[in-house]
Amino acid sequence: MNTVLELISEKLKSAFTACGYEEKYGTAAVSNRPDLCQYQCNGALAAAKQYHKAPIAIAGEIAEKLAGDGFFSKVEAVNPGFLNLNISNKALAEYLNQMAKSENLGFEPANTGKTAIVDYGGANVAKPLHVGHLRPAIIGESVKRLLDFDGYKTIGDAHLGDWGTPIGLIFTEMQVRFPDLVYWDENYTGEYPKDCPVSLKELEEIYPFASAKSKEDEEYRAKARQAVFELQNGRRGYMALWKKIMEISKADLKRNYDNLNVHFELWYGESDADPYIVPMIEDLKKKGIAKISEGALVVDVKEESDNKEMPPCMLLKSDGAVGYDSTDLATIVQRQKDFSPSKIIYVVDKRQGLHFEQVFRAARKAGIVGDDTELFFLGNGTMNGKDGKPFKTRDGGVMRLEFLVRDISDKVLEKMADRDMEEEEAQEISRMVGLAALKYGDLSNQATKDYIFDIDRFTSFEGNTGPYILYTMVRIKSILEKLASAEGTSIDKIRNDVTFGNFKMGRTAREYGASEVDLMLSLTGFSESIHKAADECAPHKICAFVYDLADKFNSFYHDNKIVTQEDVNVRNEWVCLIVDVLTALEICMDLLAIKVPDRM
RNA sequence: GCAUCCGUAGUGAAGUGGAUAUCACGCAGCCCUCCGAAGGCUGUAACAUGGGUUCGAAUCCCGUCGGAUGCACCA
Repeated sequence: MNTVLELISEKLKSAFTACGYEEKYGTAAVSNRPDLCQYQCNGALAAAKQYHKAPIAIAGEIAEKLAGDGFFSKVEAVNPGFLNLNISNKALAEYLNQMAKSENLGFEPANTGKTAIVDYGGANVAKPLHVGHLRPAIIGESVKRLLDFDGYKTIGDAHLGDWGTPIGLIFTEMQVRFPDLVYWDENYTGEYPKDCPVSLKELEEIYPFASAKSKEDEEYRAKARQAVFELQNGRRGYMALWKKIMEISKADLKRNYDNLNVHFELWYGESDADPYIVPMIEDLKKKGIAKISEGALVVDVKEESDNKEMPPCMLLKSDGAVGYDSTDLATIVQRQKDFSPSKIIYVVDKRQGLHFEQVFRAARKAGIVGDDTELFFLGNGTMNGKDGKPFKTRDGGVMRLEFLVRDISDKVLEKMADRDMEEEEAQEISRMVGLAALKYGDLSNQATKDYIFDIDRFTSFEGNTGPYILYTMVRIKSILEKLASAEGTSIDKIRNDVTFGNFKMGRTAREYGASEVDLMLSLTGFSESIHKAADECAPHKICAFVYDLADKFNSFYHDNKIVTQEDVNVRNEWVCLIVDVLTALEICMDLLAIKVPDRM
């Protein structure tokens, strides 16, 4: 189903063509002066130069051409050459009726048949999720859902950090603390124990301890490097222990991501790319792309046009070990082989921008990806505290993600104290609302920008926040519930009546109120907003749409008494409208991976 | 030192060449005998700075001043 803008643009294009101008000037946009008109076209301004005519003269011709079209209720040429357009209530109502009976309110996926991989985990084994993982997780999940909705076959990959130095550090420290474990014995050939020798809790203490120690102890650091080297070369005991640690870590990470409503199709890690590294390096050597520099094997990725320094992409470090350049490169090899995606999106901290640019360039240079695969780095900014610096706990440590979620849920629960609700239900709802506050607060900012996390503002429930959106939705449900019980029917039945056209808009001849028209117009922007957000991987555009729609609904709600409206035809028109508003909000909140309660 | 990104009301954010720069918080007020006041309405205040390109610049280019980040063997 065409969007309203497309419909208007079509009409404009044929008008421009009919008047002897290029059709490219006939593009409609939502008005940025809602007090003057609903839609506008600035094509006459742009065309003026080419045709040596005053813009207002061109706009006048177009306006005259469109004047008889019943689709519009107003067509005006305004100085210096704007075309101001309003669409008629009839056309608007018809359009909304079309939306109501179409699947997904008439949204048409634009990318069916293509595959996209979204890499947005990046959590490390043996380390709990912390606030730094929040943004990639929720932005990535939303981007994935957006692309999926827009037709892509999508694959989310957790891409765990399971293969590098941290593991070496953990092994080294474990060797100090538990020297008797069979895993260290190179001569051991028997079965290894079923259970992991350390608990997750211990691991979470061991890693930071070892990491700190390695920074001042050269010998310790060397030991860790050696351990990584041996693990990567398949030392039996190390492999067995590594697997055990992986198991308990993954289970914990999965639980944490599940709690955030973030789900991955693949739980691959850096280790899964390992088998591809050696053949890849051989291939690059053969092609003459890899060369030795300062003892390391690298791919030079400088380009003529660079005016910045561009360090080479490092395949092998000078000690022969594999670094994360080659891991990420080999991961691309693997993904090409398994999925041949048309798009790979990396939702990773923006500070890794240079690294990924190196990897992308190397991948292109080596022919690992062709022109039909887009590599896209969606670098996310950091979540900062009120001081503008990366968010910390009160004592300056890194805050665990589950504690952050707990804090925000508790805050919500406090505010729900005056709600008449069972304790258990209140708990559950406060969690949903808290998560919505957190996610919406994050997603409503541009992904690439840093933002300030302010728990009081996010949970304030006023203005452009997650809870405000949820509140609006709950309100609509509540109205539908009232209507349903008054007529002895159910919400589902009412929604079906709308979908199957038993209720329709535009049946009554009446003047629509201003807030009603505003709400209708806002709703027509549904498909447009989602396409834009998907194309640009920009969930904040969904938030902007959702807020606008919720805001318009609340104004409409304030002006009109729906339940007590006596004219049944008018009431049914309104029911149509709010059912579709609810549907649009539900779809959008799902695209943001935010769950919505039935009441709050 | 070099490079990249960023600078919009007191605060936090939209706005990638078009009209009077949008929204939220805050602040000052107003609106519940009426479908959920976690709501609605009114007011307040901003494009860092200096040039340039353009009929037209918050937006594109250059300089200056601020801020964040990154500059091969940790990922």
